[in-house]
Amino acid sequence: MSRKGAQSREHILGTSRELVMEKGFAGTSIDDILRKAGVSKGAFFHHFGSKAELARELVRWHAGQDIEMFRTLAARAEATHDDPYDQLMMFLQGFETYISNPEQPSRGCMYAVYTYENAQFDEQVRGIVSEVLREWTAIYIRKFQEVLDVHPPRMEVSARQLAEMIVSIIEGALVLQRAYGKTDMTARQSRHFRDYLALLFDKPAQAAAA
Amino acid sequence: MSRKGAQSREHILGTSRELVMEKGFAGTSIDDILRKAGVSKGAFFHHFGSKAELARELVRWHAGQDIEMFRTLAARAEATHDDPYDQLMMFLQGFETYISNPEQPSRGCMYAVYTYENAQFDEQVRGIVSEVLREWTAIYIRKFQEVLDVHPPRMEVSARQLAEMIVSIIEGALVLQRAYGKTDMTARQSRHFRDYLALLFDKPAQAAAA
DNA sequence: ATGAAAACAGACTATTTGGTCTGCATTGAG
DNA sequence: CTCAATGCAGACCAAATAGTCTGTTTTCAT
Repeated sequence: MSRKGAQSREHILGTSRELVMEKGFAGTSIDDILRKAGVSKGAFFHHFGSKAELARELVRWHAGQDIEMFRTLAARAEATHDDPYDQLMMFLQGFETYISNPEQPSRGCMYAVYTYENAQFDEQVRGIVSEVLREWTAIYIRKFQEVLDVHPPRMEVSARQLAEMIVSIIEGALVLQRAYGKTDMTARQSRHFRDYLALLFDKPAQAAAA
Repeated sequence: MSRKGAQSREHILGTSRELVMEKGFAGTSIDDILRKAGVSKGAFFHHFGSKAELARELVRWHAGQDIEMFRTLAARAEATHDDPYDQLMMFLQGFETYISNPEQPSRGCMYAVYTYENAQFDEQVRGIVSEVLREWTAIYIRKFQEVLDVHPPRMEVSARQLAEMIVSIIEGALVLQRAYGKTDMTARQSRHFRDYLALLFDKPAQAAAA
């Protein structure tokens, strides 16, 4: 693939991303994409064999992005703190900063879009989506287990419960954020969850982060 | 409207409900509805002037259902207990029973579908959706305020924070429930939230409900 | 019973949709 | 520079889509 070819492909992919997040997958026609991206039908079908392939590439792109974000935040947290509780807290704070980026306020979660439109997609795409969500949960489970191994909680609770709760909260907050245009909903919910953790593990509330 | 007319209208509305929840609004064609409902195009457009009107009627139907559910559960809880904390707990338990109905496991929240597809809808429909979500939150805020007025929490927390948290959790859990086919995700998350409340308000954990 | 209004059936239409195909332009390795 | 591979433009197509219209059947108050 030539330099310009790759560039053009990225451009189409980026435009599609925005449109799909804005109008949903079924609600976004290929002509919509062509219009907004300013490219021809020939260009589109040169880079993507079909709309289904676009769906696959889109979800792969997001999966890649998110894994990278997770890894970066996790690495930073683990480099800064030894205690898994502190690591987790710092990780969540990092997420809050990331999701609150005022440059491009998040309009929702692409996996939620794909989940509610899953009838549109083939088994492969559905697999990637649930795989990513499972992976997120799994990462949290491991980390919470580390925390539980060191800090006795004030009530009986499993690592899985806590992991599924934070993932649910984030997903739900993104729905509400979009539903009534409150761009800080997700970060606020994450912060509240951290307060819950502080209470659960009997830690003093930390100074409020940025 | 004749008896059979109303009946037929309900039938179309019910079928549309299922299809939209299954495939999204943009992903559901009128022909899909006609096929599944076994009615003719003439019948459909006799009852609904357009697809947009169907969208309006659908969201109105859901709003009506949910308000009724909320009122019923709230009334029962308030009739059983005097303490707002106990009322809230019973309300949430009632919700868990409702959402866990094994007859028709919930495939998600229609408002989330509408939220992520909001570009498809007119201002009126978008208004109803955010109105319902706001109303839910408002009801919870009032109830949490009552609780906070009586029971001192173990950490500083506002009624709004708690209200938005439970709504987020439910919305998010419904996404996860659908994403990986775990039909009990929502009820479990609600239960975990109740445990959090028990910890927050320093109440003994109640015997696990059904 | 009857007649007008409501309920429906389904052919038809204009537009949009995802996708193909042919031919021209650009790129970059040799 | 050359030329084959890549990148791209846009006319074209068949199917699907939302919606219309005309005519027939059903309903129900009188």
